[in-house]
Amino acid sequence: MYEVYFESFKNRISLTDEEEALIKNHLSVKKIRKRQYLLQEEDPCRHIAFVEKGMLRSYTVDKNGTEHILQFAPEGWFIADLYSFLAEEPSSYNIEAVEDSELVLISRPAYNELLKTSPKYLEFSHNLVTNAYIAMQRRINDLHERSIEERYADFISRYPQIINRVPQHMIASYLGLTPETLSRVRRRMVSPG
Amino acid sequence: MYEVYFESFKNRISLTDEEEALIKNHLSVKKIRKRQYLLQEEDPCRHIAFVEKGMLRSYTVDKNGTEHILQFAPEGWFIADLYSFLAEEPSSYNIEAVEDSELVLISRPAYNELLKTSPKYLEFSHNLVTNAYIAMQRRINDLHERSIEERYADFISRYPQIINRVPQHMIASYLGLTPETLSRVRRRMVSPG
DNA sequence: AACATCCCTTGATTTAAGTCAATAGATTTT
DNA sequence: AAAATCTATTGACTTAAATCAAGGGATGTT
Repeated sequence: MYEVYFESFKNRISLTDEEEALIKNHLSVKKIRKRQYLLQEEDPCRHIAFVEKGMLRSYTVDKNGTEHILQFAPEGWFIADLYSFLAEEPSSYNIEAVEDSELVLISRPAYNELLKTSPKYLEFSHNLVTNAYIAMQRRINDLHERSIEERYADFISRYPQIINRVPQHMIASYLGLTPETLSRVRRRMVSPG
Repeated sequence: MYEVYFESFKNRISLTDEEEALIKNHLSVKKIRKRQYLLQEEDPCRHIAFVEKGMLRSYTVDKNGTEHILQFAPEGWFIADLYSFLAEEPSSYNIEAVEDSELVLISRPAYNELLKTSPKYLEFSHNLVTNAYIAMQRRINDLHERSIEERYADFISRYPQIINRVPQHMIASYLGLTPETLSRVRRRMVSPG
């Protein structure tokens, strides 16, 4: 427990043992089974989750009942509805385990306290969210200007650790396609012509 | 100069006069004419710009020569290619003034120094980028699950200060549509039937 | 004032992706 | 082992948006 979390932390920001102990005091641990919810739409998001092991996904369900996946979070990634977490509003999406998973959680009170008391944690959080912002912006640009072939090829090369662990229709949903369309795109790609 | 910047700052984080003076020392000011570039693709992004007055936009140009607008930044907003700024890599998009504008700039050395020396600035930056991240995530979800009518209606209600200041084809580009399609969507919306 | 450029709209047509439906292979559950 | 559910593929068809093309109104420039 906490191994992956602090490895990821120290890769960005150095930590003394005291600092690490302080931070660890504000965290907790949770195991979660495949298909189990960490967060359901309309519930307030009470934790930011870091994935030590396994994989989670966040998604919305539109009025037709179709799911739209916002994010996959494999080992070493964070996942939460940050808006709900910070504003204490009902969440607008669901977070669910795609595999049996082990999580490191931080609650909002612990988060706020750490931001105040631990400059290193503030730095770490700043670093994380900046990277997440950059990734999101790139994704919007991809949605705007790249063909679905390109987007799928990119996904494969960027996230090889995800592609073989989730069903294909979830990749389609992440990319904003129907499963049928992704299936046809794949056929077009293997036998070009 | 700096009025809008520090108003925005103090709305989030309190500042003593000394803290404000320290931060101001790390900033500079720039005026820029309509259609002038602040940043061109392939150049490294050397500043984060805060818009005091006027409006900027960031966009990419695809292989067909079509522009795709990533962001509008009217008064009170920030704009930069953060990836390029932080990684010192060539920028992958352009930033240009949509109107004559006044900017407050921070360079990367000044930014890094302020993050180290001014806890308030780190807090401010953390706050800003967190909000920007939340907004980006919402936008991806909109691209996935909402119709173009809804997206356009949303844009109007969310950004009334932008809608009447930029040509319609730029709104189309921001929303990921052709100008023709947006024109037809508008017609459908005014006379429903 | 004349010219050029930019901007928006509209029509006709093409194209890409979605929808609906069926099937078959995997995997999970009982 | 059988039943049920989930998953991926494929075909036929529909639909929504892009593309191509033209025209007219604004706006800006010399």
